[in-house]
Amino acid sequence: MTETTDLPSEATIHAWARLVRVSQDLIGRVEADLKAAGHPPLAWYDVLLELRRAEPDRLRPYQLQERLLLAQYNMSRLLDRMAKAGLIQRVPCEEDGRGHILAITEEGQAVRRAMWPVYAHAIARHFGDRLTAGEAETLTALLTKLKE
Amino acid sequence: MTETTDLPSEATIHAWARLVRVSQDLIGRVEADLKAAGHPPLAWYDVLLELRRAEPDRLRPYQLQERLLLAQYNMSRLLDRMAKAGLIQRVPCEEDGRGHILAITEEGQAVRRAMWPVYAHAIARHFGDRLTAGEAETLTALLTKLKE
DNA sequence: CCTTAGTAAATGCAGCTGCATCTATATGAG
DNA sequence: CTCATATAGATGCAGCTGCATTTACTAAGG
Repeated sequence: MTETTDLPSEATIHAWARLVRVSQDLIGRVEADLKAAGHPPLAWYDVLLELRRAEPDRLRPYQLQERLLLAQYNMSRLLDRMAKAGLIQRVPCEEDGRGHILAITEEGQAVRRAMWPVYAHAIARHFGDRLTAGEAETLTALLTKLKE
Repeated sequence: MTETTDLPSEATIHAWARLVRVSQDLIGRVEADLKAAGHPPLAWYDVLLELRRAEPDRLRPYQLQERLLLAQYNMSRLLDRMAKAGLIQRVPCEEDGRGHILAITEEGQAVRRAMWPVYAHAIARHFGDRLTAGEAETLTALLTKLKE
């Protein structure tokens, strides 16, 4: 029986360690900027944006899960909170009695629009301003390779 | 009054979105591999490794916080759990009556050694195998620029 | 000394996440 | 039609995280 535990190279280990630390640090900084401006967390923005992008079609919770890579129970509760906050609505689904269709409310639209300038500025400040345009593209390409 | 809300470019926004999604996805996969092998979470490994690296010197909780970018209360509780599991010990600090010095136990060493092959293989499988050596270095360089 | 300010670490509480399970509906085989 | 299986989504419970505050000690100025 052959051991196929291909261990990672030093270069790989360094890259991995950097990826973990830097991405968590940057996400934390951006989240902090949103919070400091009185806005909800990033995940809420992601939901609002996906729902907006899907228009005029509407999404169901499981579609949102797939797109945002969130666990089912996690999405269920996130939608609970957003519904309680009045940003979305769950409408019973005609074709499938088990499910719902998600709709952004006017207030949800307003929150999304209000969040974007803060989010955009945070992305620029903590991330974009530290890379040239070419570097950003290189990074995107590398991360895309990692996406499988 | 001049608006200086330098908005991020399209390339920057794409890179940011990829970074957030891909890093969270990869970390999740690696964590899942550790858990599937019956090991503790990544953060535990980070602590054990930092303590090991510091030898023969020993670290105090606040030094670990700085190195691992964890919040103070978060570190305090992580150390609680690890102490309860018998992997580390908190020894009262001679020079500073407020603090403690952290020591890995034999079992902590054993756990760290047992975790590494699983962790290494997960890094290779989900991350390293998808990049050439040159790409890993390029990625490290880009992430280093983001580190400020 | 004593007082004041600062730092190391712990903790109560509320909200979030993971896991397992549960409910309700859909779908497909016989 | 009926039963088995699969899928959409919710939920109880335990553990983790964030926030604010507390406890214990150090340090520095009068």
